[in-house]
Amino acid sequence: MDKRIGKSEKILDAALMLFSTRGFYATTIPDIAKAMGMSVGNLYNYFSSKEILAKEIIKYSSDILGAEIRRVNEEEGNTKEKIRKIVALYFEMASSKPQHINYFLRVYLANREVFKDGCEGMLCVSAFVTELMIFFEEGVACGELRNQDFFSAFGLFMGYLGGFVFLNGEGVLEKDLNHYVDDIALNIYNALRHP
Amino acid sequence: MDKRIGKSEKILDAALMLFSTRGFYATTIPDIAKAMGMSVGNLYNYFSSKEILAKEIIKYSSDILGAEIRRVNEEEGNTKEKIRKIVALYFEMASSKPQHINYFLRVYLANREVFKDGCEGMLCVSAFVTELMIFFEEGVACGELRNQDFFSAFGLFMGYLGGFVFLNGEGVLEKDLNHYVDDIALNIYNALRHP
Amino acid sequence: MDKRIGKSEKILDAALMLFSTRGFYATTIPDIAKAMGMSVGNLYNYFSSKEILAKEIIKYSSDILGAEIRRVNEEEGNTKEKIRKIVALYFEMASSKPQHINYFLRVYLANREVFKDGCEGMLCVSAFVTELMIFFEEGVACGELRNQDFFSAFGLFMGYLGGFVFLNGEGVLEKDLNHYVDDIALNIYNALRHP
Amino acid sequence: MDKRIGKSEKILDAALMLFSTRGFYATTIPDIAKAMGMSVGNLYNYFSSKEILAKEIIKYSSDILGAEIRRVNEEEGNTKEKIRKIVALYFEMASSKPQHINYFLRVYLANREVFKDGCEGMLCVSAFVTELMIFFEEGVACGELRNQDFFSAFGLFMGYLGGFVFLNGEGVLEKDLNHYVDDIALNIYNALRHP
DNA sequence: GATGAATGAGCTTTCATTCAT
DNA sequence: AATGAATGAAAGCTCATTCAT
Repeated sequence: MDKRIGKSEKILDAALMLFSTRGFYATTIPDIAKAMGMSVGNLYNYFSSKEILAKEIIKYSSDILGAEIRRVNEEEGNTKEKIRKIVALYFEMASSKPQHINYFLRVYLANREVFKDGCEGMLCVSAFVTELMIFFEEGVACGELRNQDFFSAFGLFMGYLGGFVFLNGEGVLEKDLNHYVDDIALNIYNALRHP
Repeated sequence: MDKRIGKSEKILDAALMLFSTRGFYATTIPDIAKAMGMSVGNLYNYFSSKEILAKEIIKYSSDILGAEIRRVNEEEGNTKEKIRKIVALYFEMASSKPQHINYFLRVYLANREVFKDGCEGMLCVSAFVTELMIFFEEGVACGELRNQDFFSAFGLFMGYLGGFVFLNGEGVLEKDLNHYVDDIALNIYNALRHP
Repeated sequence: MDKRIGKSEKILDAALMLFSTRGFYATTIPDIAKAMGMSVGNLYNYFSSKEILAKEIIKYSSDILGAEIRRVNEEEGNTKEKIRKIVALYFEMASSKPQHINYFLRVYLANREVFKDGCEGMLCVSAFVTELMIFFEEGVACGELRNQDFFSAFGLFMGYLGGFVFLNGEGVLEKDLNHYVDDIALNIYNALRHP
Repeated sequence: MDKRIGKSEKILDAALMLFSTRGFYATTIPDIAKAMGMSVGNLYNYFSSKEILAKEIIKYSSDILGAEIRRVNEEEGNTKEKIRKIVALYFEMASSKPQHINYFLRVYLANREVFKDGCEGMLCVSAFVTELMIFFEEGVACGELRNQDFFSAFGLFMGYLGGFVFLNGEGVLEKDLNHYVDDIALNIYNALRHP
């Protein structure tokens, strides 16, 4: 119905794709407009600056990743199995929709100056962080995970997975990402589990 | 005597400082020149392009970080203690000389297009990676660490620590970095140790 | 209606004027933009580099000069008269629209590095060369001109006329260019005619 | 004895070589200094600016070319033969020492702004022009050449030969320069001879 | 005379943003 | 809403020239 919503999302998708592959500064607004067959001027009717567009994208990707984690959270299963599912999910995303994770790594994590105003703390990625927090607290509640500072656990999860996707992108891994799921899930479980 | 050596290093330091705080694209060559009281033209006598400067910096920082790890490798002690030392060292660096680690996270990891030619694979950070490889292999050799793919372990180490320093930079951690050393070192040890 | 066509041509004219009087390297893009009341950035919307602009100009001037020669080719008259007409035409151009001939002499002929890619051989001046080739071959066909290598004749024609315009520009000629038309046309005719 | 003379000439030679192949603006002073193993600063002890160097070179080349023509002038023979010798000499120079003729065509003829002050008229090439003037006047005096304005004849000679060398450089000639000597000498003789 | 590090103005080119249509 | 020509500040980089040694 509301055409603006449809068009805004198309802009987010196109910009996400370009930012995540070329980087924030190497992508121009005309690039984005051309990639989706829209005029530069009209793009500015939807997002009033390149920075605002970048901030909307990180929320957009965070929502999508968060929704995926939520699906795991809502499934049955013990924490060990859920860790494996999250790792598998993350790597699956890195293969099938790499733009979201790459945006995280290459744009959000890297160009702090862009996100300085409006994305303080983890504000713009809260959808994603919240789901991992829920996962972690349930794991602690049911006694499977050691009770520790959430960010000690979150940093492990995200740093490990993000770092690994980076290594994969660098071409230093011998095998496909999926091959490492079990190893990594085990490492994470060992790190976080109740002794 | 040889002034060029001294000056090159001063440029590396000044550029490293600016790149690591403002990002690669938000730092201009005139910024760097001004920061060290040098003319733009003369800076180009030492580094013939901004990209080349960026590549030299990553080698420079990798060497410095690698040398620190080597000192731990050469000390006595079991692997569990060494993990703790490496984590402490990393966080100490993140506090006292954050430019090296931030450059890693914000410039090297993020702006892949800059390092595409000449830093393939882990070429420009090999000094650092090599030391961690030595650490890991010694841990495996003496039976303390599980024998697994090196990059599975490396990704854990570096992703975890890097991610944590990022979280710290975002101001989401309640306490000082040093406070988390034990937790994180334990998590890593649990993840990697021989069962 | 189509403003782009009009504007492109205006740029060609303005740049041609400046390049031909000041030379390629002594003319800057801001000079050209200012001369026509246009912004630097917008000029790049029409010609994506200074070199490309220079190459388009030589084609543009070659077309204009070629069209003039064609008019002579299409007129009635014997070859001797046509030679005189071409010399007169050339000198008239050198007086009324000197930019075309000066561009030829000062930019195209001189700055070979600029035209290296894309103007190999006589590619960018073919409109002009072709008309002279037609003139020459018709002269041979009707028995008035000696049958010799085309470029031996072309070099005479163009070198002579170009050199003479250069001398005129240097201020070493005592009289107006037009004064020399008969002498020069006769010299050329004598040089090329069938014995 | 006087070392300055020796060094000055070496600079002229090195600069001539570079200017004539790369053009005036594409050749830098450091290029010249490096080409002859001299320091930039010292080069400025001999020639106080790039423009002055360029002006000295055109005199230098003009002297050398003039001396060659003088040798022909001083030989025995009729004018027709001398024309042939001059053409042959010019093409021989274009093959064996192309720097002089190319400097003429690519630097002197092209970058008028450089020679504006100090080389007015044909001041800096007078050695060369003078010899051709002697040749021409002797040809007239002995009745072989038509008495016409000197520059009408000079323009023919120089424009023709220069234009032909240019065409040769462009690679549009099918055969070696020497192949065209007879044709061209005949053309010139026909153009200038007494009817 | 000889060196070459140092200067800084000025070049070409880019691109976020605006605005008349 | 939609267009894309237009703007102009600012970037990376060059190079003639100087000057302390």
